[in-house]
Formats: sequence, C-alpha cells, structure tokens
Amino acid sequence: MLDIQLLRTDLEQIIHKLASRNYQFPVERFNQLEHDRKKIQTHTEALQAKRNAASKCIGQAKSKGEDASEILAEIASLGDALKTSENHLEQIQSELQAILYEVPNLPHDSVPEGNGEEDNQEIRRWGEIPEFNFAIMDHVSLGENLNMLDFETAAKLSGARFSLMKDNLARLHRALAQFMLDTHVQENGYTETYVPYLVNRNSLQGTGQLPKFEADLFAVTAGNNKTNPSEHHEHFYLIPTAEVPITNIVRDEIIPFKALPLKFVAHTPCFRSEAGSYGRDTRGLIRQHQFDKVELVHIVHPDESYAALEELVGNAEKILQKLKLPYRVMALCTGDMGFSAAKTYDIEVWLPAQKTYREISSCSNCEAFQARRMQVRFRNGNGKPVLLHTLNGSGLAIGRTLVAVLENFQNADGSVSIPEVLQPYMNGLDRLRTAGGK
RNA sequence: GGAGAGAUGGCCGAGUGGUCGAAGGCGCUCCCCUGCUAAGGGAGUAUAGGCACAAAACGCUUAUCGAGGGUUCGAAUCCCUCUCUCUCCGCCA
Repeated sequence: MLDIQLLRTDLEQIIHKLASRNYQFPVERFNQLEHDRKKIQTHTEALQAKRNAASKCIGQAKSKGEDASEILAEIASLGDALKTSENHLEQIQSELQAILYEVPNLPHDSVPEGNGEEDNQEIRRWGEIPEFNFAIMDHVSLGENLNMLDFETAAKLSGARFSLMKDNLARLHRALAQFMLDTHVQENGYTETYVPYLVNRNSLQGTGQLPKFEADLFAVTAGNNKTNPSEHHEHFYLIPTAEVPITNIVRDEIIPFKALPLKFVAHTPCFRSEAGSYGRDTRGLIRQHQFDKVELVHIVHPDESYAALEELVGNAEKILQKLKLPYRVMALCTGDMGFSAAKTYDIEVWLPAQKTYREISSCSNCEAFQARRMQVRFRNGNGKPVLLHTLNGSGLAIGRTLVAVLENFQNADGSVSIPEVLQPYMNGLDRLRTAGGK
C-alpha cells in the first residue's frame, strides 16, 4: 500500500511511475473521492464534535440534578444528519481504501524500465553450462525411467499439476530442503521458523495477495460450514508462499530497535491455483499446485533495505554455488515485477533440457509497502513509530532445484549424480540409479 | 463437541451508562536531591486520521478499551454475532 499522503501531494509523479509498470491509476475517480472526502469528513467531524459537547453537558447537568431537556431538544435533530453524513463518509473512505489496496508498489529508481520479461537486465552469471556427449533427457523422463517420479498416479490422487515422488528421489527432495535450511541457519544467520500453512485474510492482505489476487489462492472451509459459510466464520487460505506467514509474524508490532534486523527462514509447501497459466509448463515439476520452498524474510531499518536485498540474493545464490548449479541473476524491469515489490532480482538456474535459464528464486525489497499494510514499525530517535522495510526471497524453490539437479547431473546411463553437499543427507549415496541397477 | 471464565495503554491492573483516552502500580524519559550506588522527590510517557499552515511545532478536531454490528443525547460499561485465550469434561495425531 502506498502512502496516501504521497498521492495527495505528488500525484503526477506517482501516476508516471505506476504507468511504467503498466498500471493505470484511476486519477479521475481518486480526485473526485478525495474532494468529496475532505468535504464530508470535515462536516461529519464537526457534527460529531457538537454531539460530544452536548452529551458532555447533559452528563454534567444530570450529575448536578439539573434538567437537561433543553440541551436534549437542541440536538434532537442532529442524529439523522450525523448518521447520513457518517454513512456517506464511510462509503467514500472504503472506496478510497479499495483503490489504495489495489495499487502496486512504486519501482525503485534503479529498476530498469520495460514492459515484460524481455526487458529484464542480466546482472551476473555464475558457473559453467554443462556439455553432454549423449542425448540428454528432461527431468520427467529421467525421473520416470528411474521409477521415482510418477505423474499418472499423482493425477489419480489429485489431478493435474500434482506430483508423486518415490524412493531416493523423494529423499533427495527432502535432502534439498534440509540442506537449504541448515545453510541459512548455520551460515547465513537466519532464525528458523515453523509456520502455519493455513492463514487468514488479514495475513494475505498484509503481504499484498489480497484483495487483488484471490483467484490465485486456494481457500478452505471447515467441513461443517462449507454449504453456507457465514461471513462471520473465518475461513482459511492455503499459503501461496511462506512469505505470508513469516512476514506477518511482525504484523501490528513495534519492533525494538535493538532486535533489528530480523531474518527468518522457513521450509513450507506452497499452494497456488495457477489460474490463468493453462497450457504453460504443463509437463513436469516446473509449475505445480503444490510445491515446497525455503523462504527467506528480512525485516529491516528503512536505510538498510537495499543492502539487505543484496545480502538476501547472495544467500540464495550461495545455495546454487554449493550445489554447483549454473545460474544468472536478473534485475526485473518495471513491467515484470510483482505487486508488492519495489525492486526484484530473479535467480534463474540453467536447465539443459530446455536449453534455457528458468526462475528458481525471486528476491524482493518491498520497502514499506507491506509494512504499511501490516503496521510494522520501530521507534526512531524521537520515540516516534516509523515503518520498517520488508524483504523476501526464495532460498530456493525446492521442486525446481530438484529439476535442475536431475538435468544438470544426469549421466549417459540414465543415472543422476548427487551433488556432494547433499550426500551427507542421503546416507552417503552418490547416485540415483534404477532399482534394478542397484 | 459440552460447561464455565476472560480479552482494557510497553507490562500489570481498576473501571457495569455521563466531566473516561481511561485510576493506581511497574517500566521508560527528563529534572531535582544525596561523594558513587541504593533509596527519595517532581514532571512527562498510546496509536491512526482530518482541518489549518509554505513546512515543522503548537493548535482545533475525529476515531480507537479483541473484531464487527445494535440500543442511547451519550457505551470500556447494556444487547447481538464472530475471533482468540484460559479451566474442566469428552474426543484426538
């Protein structure tokens, strides 16, 4: 959420910046509402002040045993006018609020301008792209040949965009998560967390998924009220990323200055409806309704957030370096960034079968955009509450990392070498082989 | 699932219709006092908005006592719904 003061004082500039990320700010409507708001709010508050003063007088009169009927008569007509005015004001403010909740963050000045993916800027590359002297397979063929990856059965259990892993591949998947968590906790200074996978609306509103992106989420209701979920009964949403529960840890908190920066990590499944992505990445593990991810979140002083972003990307890169997987870091352009981000780096890993780099991590500085929605603050030198900055990034998406390991470390015989750093998590195993070849 | 008790400021805790944004205490900040320390005395100490202003401070004003709604001239206090916490019973990984 943007600071409404900014919209009031510097609207032109903001409209321009939002346009760079393909967002048309509803200027006319906003100006109209603001104009009305000012008028109605002043009027409403004047009436309220009058009522409050009169009520106070009545109280005083009664406590002295005097007759208050004169004052009562005086404000008798006030009630209806006040009610009308209050209702009108509320209607205007909720419409303003709705606009505000749907406006994306402003891009940082260092973000390259552009319309879409093709305008993203490569920052650096790491690692050697492997060369194969045999016909390579993609991860689906590799996994199915190993008899460790089974999409047909997953479809029986749940449907499209689900997966079933077995045997050492399932274990390798677990090993990746453990390895990532351990690295971030032991070497990168993160606090490990275990968080809920079902969250309420407020949490999703805090990080920016709601109200705008409801269609991307899975919602669940308790069995006994699914036919008629009362508006009062909360229902839950499956988290689309651990960013939601982790970042909301600090919602409505004033963080002691000394505690900053906060750095949290969690390993969770993520659930996404993938509405609107029909036909994209239909094969394999790349795009699933359910996938695991290790997520990193920083809560930092506003002056530190861009340094923190570099640190965060570096922490995620370290995982790929340890796994010896080639990657590149991209600065997303204005048109390709997510809703809450002021600046985003994507890390893309090399996938030999696709002969391309694919996103495996997205690291964003949201500045105060989420903190404002969540009221996450610290006290400055004057003791005044000031919004903090929030950052989040994948460190890394586990399913996609598994894909990268399979494809990059495949051998001519269809086996897959296990990266050294993962072998301790695999009871020393150095290769995935078909069961028959064991 | 059943029975009951609760939710008040940074924390504890009083407050069952009126001068209550809220007693008292703790904590914190500043000042005074005493060689230092301890003790003591005094003052201050919620948040988010709006108006006005070039802007800040000040000022005026509104809202907020778990959340939402209602009754009332007036609600922390009464009524309804929801959420959460605690105790006991039942069930359960």
